[in-house]
Amino acid sequence: MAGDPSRPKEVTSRDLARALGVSQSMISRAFDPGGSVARENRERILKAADAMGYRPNVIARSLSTRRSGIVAIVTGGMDNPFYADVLDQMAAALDLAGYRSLLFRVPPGQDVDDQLPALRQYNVDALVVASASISSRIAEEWRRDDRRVVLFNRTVRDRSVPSVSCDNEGGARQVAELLVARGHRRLVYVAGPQHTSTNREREAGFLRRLLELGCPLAARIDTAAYSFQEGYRAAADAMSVAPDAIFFANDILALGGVDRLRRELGVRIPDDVSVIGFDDIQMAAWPSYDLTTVRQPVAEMVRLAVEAATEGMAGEPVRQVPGELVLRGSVRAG
Amino acid sequence: MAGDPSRPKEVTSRDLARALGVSQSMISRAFDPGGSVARENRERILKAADAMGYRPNVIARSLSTRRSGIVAIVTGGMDNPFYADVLDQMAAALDLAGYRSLLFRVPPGQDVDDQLPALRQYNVDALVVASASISSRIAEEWRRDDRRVVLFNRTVRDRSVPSVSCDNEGGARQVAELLVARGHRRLVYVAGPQHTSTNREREAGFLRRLLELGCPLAARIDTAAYSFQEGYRAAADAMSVAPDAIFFANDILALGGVDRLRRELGVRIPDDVSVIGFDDIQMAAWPSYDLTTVRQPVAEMVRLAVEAATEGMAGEPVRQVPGELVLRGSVRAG
DNA sequence: CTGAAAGCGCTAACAG
DNA sequence: CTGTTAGCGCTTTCAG
Repeated sequence: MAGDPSRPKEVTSRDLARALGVSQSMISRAFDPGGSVARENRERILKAADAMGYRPNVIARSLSTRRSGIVAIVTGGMDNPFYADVLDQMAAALDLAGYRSLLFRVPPGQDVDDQLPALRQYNVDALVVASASISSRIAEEWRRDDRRVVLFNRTVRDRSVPSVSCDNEGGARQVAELLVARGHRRLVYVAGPQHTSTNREREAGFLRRLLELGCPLAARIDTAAYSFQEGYRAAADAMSVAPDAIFFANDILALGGVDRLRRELGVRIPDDVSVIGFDDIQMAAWPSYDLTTVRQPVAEMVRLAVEAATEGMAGEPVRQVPGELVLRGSVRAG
Repeated sequence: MAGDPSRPKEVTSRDLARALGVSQSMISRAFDPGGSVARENRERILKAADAMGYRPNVIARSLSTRRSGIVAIVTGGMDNPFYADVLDQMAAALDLAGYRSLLFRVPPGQDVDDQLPALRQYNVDALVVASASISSRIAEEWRRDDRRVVLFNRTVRDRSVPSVSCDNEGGARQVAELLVARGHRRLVYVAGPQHTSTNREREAGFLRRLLELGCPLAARIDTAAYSFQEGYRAAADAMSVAPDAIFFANDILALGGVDRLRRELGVRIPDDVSVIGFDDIQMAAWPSYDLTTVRQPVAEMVRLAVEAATEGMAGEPVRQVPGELVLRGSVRAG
């Protein structure tokens, strides 16, 4: 025998059926929006359910339907405030769509693939991969099993894997234009980690547009992570080529850079050097930084991702939304 | 008939049993650490399971055991970076303990109580309530159902509800001592929202110690939320009494305050006014702020909370860990 | 539109 | 230690 009889008994569909003198399957159908049940019977059932405190047991349902109403959000950690914000909004949006969010945290550097089978067991309906990598083989496997997979803010070569991200390349091009228009000529790019698609795209956009404008890059600095510390570290290297502007691959790098420049290197921003970031996290707007940046329209991106995760995506699976240049005080007037 | 035959069939315990010529229940027992199965049989089963790709189905297990291996983390949103950090560490710790984390986000201001029944359905094993309020009635109900409930960083009058938090009162007392020792005499307290236990405790500790030291508070400013904006707003009010030190109820308030003081009010920190916060979030250490604060030992707190959520808490259910004063540049040398 | 019946995959008495 | 036998609570054919 299963279950623990000492625990308070929940009302089951069978109890309800008995109380109403109908079959148990009718109860089930009454809770299925498309189930064929006489209108009056459905009403009677729903009313009685409410009165008796009956709620369909999602676990039992999940066992037979192989769905769970749960979406797993796969993330690599919340060190970057951008992802805290994304997670927050994503959870809210999923909740609104009637889904629960399972947080699946992948230790930095580790691959998701090995751990995904563990999730399969939970009959998770969809996967939103927000800050980690997943092979298109695994993605395909999930989709064959009729479970949606959406990449958030990252893309993969295989364009059949649905993804929603910001137009990183376009955003970076705008940065190049702004800096050149404001008269900067010695530009430095502080890159994010090489293996991230965000960095690849931002770097490509920035460099290409710069080339088109006939203004070659003065230097390119590498970093090992999107972090304040790495930005702080990179800033000193960046200064070695006497730049008049630095574009950091994202905001958290830029903030670290700004602090190093101002506090330690005696550089005035924007008088000596202009600085630009990418993301528009909360802190970029803080008066101490007042950072010019490219805003990722998180709300819109989350909306699209949730839609793709819960209803499937119509049309082109690879979705990009434009970023918006936010002008603040860290770039000189020109 | 249930299930969708078009989907790839998973290997079940029955398949495995048949393949091995043993009973299905033996398979089940083989996966139960305490199940009585001959050593050699267990080995044979585990090996075959591995080979055939069998994994016990957690949903089916959950249906009969009424447990799920899932812990729900209830939070009110990630606006305060402190909670992003907590969430991150909590998810990591739960993962290590073999649990999954369900993120349950309660819209600010809303009560958890009404939405909790929805969670019951998922056979969630425990609740960690991190930034929201829960009535002790509901908490008691869950515990009667043998599901653990832990309050994180908040306490409730009823001391039977397990909680782990920082010694807010003690931390605030240290702040009072430091400020007075460094010669400050016109002190202002910028309070957090009245309804939070963190504010109540920090305020009480600060005020009491100040009284003991014979240095009354010059003013107390109210805020509506633990946010940068509210700190920014409150800073101006605080200055109206010409203070020589301001203690903000937490870091994010303090950071907002610092920016207002410096950028708009022309106040030099710490020359004109000393500033102290509470939490020690990442940003407090950023050179632009260099904020003196009381560090909450998040890792330790998370460890205790996870322990309480997964194994139950031994001894006193209300647990407090001491905070550590972190001296930085925002307080004058004395 | 309705009811009967057969599962979904696993756990847990119970007897041997 | 092992197999048999009931469930856990719901969904879904299939007849009527």
